[in-house]
This record gives sequence, C-alpha cells and structure tokens, in this order.
Amino acid sequence: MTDPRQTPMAQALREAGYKLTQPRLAVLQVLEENDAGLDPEAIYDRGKLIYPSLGLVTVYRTLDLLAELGLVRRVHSMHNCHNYASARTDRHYLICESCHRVIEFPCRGLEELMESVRQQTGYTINAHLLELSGLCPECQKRLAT
Amino acid sequence: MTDPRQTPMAQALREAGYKLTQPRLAVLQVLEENDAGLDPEAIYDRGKLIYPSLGLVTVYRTLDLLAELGLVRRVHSMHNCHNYASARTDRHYLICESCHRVIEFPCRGLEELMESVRQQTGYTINAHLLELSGLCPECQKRLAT
DNA sequence: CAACGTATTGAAAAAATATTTCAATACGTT
DNA sequence: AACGTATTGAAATATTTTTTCAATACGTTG
Repeated sequence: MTDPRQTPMAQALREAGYKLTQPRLAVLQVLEENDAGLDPEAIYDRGKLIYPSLGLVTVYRTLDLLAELGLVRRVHSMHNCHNYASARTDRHYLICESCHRVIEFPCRGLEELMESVRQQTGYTINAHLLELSGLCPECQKRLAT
Repeated sequence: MTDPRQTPMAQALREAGYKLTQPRLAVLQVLEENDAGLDPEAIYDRGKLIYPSLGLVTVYRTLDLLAELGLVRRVHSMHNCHNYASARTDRHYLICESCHRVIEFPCRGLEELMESVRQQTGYTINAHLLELSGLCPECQKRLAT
C-alpha cells in the first residue's frame, strides 16, 4: 500500500526532472509488481488495468526513459530478449528453459574473474550480465514423470 | 581454404539430416568468418557476396536451424540483442559500450558460483551466458582526448 | 550418371514489433 | 486558479520477422 509516487523509481524519475504522470506511474507499478520477465506488450496490458487509457507508445517511451536512467534493464534469454525488469547496474538471472520463468540470484565471486579479463584484454569493465539457464525445481519434477 | 562442407557446423548439419545447400553454406561461412556480432541483415548482406541469390528468409531459417542444434547463439547486449555468433554451450562476451565491438574471452571460475546457486535455488544449471561491458582500449584512448 | 522424390529455396504477402508525427492534454510551477 | 511546457494517445510509418507457395536444388537410388 505504498504511495506509488514514493517508490525509488518514481523518486529517481522526479529527481531527473521528469514528470510523474499517471501513465508513467502505471508502468512503474507494473514493473514493481512483476520483478522480471514482462515484455512491452504485457506491460501495456497490465498497465491498462491500472490506467485504462494508457497507450503502447507510452510504454515504449517510459521503458526507454527508465533504461536511460539505468532503472530498468532488458532481461535476455534464448527465447526472448524483450523482457524488462527493474534493474541495478549488474544483474544475474536464472531462467527456466521449460517454463521460462526468470528469477534473480545473489552473485558473488565475479570480481576476480573480471579483474583477470581486465588485465588480459585491456578493456575497462563497467557492468556485467550473467544469465544462467536450466530447469526450475517444479519443471524438474514435472518432466521427471 | 578449408572445404566449407567439412567445417564442424556443416558436419553437424549433415549429421542431423539436413541438406548442405549453397545458401546454407554461405550463411555458415559468414558466421565462421565473423566470430560474433552480426545480425540477420548483416549476415544476409555478406552472404550475398558468396551466393548472390541468397534470400533473407533463408538467413532467418538457417539461423533458427543452427540455434535449434545449438550451433549458434544470440549475443545479447544493452543495445542489441539480434546478433548471432557461432556458439558453444557456454559463452562469454566482452562488449565495448562505445564502438559495440564484441570479443570473446576465456572464462574460468564460474563453477563455484554456479554450484552455490544450484544449492540455494534448487535449479539445475545447463548453460550460462556472461556478458561484460566496458570500453575497449581503442575507445578508451579515443575518449580520453 | 541420369532421373526421381522431397527438403529447401526466394519472392511476395502478412504479421508482429517499434518509431515518428502531431494536435490535445495533464503536470507542476507560479 | 491559470499558465507554459513536457507528455500523451492515435494514426501513420518504418522495421523486423514469419508464413505461404510454386519453383528449384539436393542427395539418393537405380
């Protein structure tokens, strides 16, 4: 029951000088209620339940805006690369190959690896995306029968 | 100067029961000559230099086919998620945020991390995609001026 | 090595996805 | 409460991908 205008994403938008319009708040709410795995069309459908006159164009525009501010990020997978999730700089996803559910997991232990890549290639490294895919426990059971 | 019909990808296609047609061989050759980072349109353009009557549809179809056989895989990045590269199961990409060049790097040290995720989530893990982004040495220089 | 049956092809059409344009509207400031 | 401007949705446009289908090339068989 938190005020939609007080969420971190809403705050960040306001601080960046953008208006907190109803369409934008609807998109934000959808993103917050569904941590990962919605594509623009799905966000649009759910957003319309919150703000019925929402337009698909605005969903695209809002996602672009949020992506530019680093608040949202695409979740990629073999099957789909148009899903968005509320995002920090670095992301770690675990994707079920059967039901395509996406969850996040804590990620530790990449620092060393990145340091060695840095040394070997001369690249600076600003962000990373680690995506693991396999089967979730439910699908393992379901497919075991 | 290797026989295009003897490359590992061509062999795998043949073994899976598919015909080694000229259009397919052209697509394979393009993929082999450009290790990462071409989208279907770019593959089409280059493929036509090899086999001029190549159709874009065939590029899509061949990529689907190769992806299904696990021979090719999309390279995802913040800006683009339609690039294909010849692929093993596990991939590690390093992407320059400025020139969008994609290189691969050897990846060691993920095993531990994956084992801990496996234990914490109950997921099985079959594949991984690790994408690092930053600036390549050239762009670092260029932007430093 | 010629002829055959079928998988594969390219072009065109259709579908899906994304972007641009623009007049009308809602935001937040004053 | 009224104003100026950023933002909106609809329509038009552009881009990307998939489907359909008759024509063709593959690789097998005789």
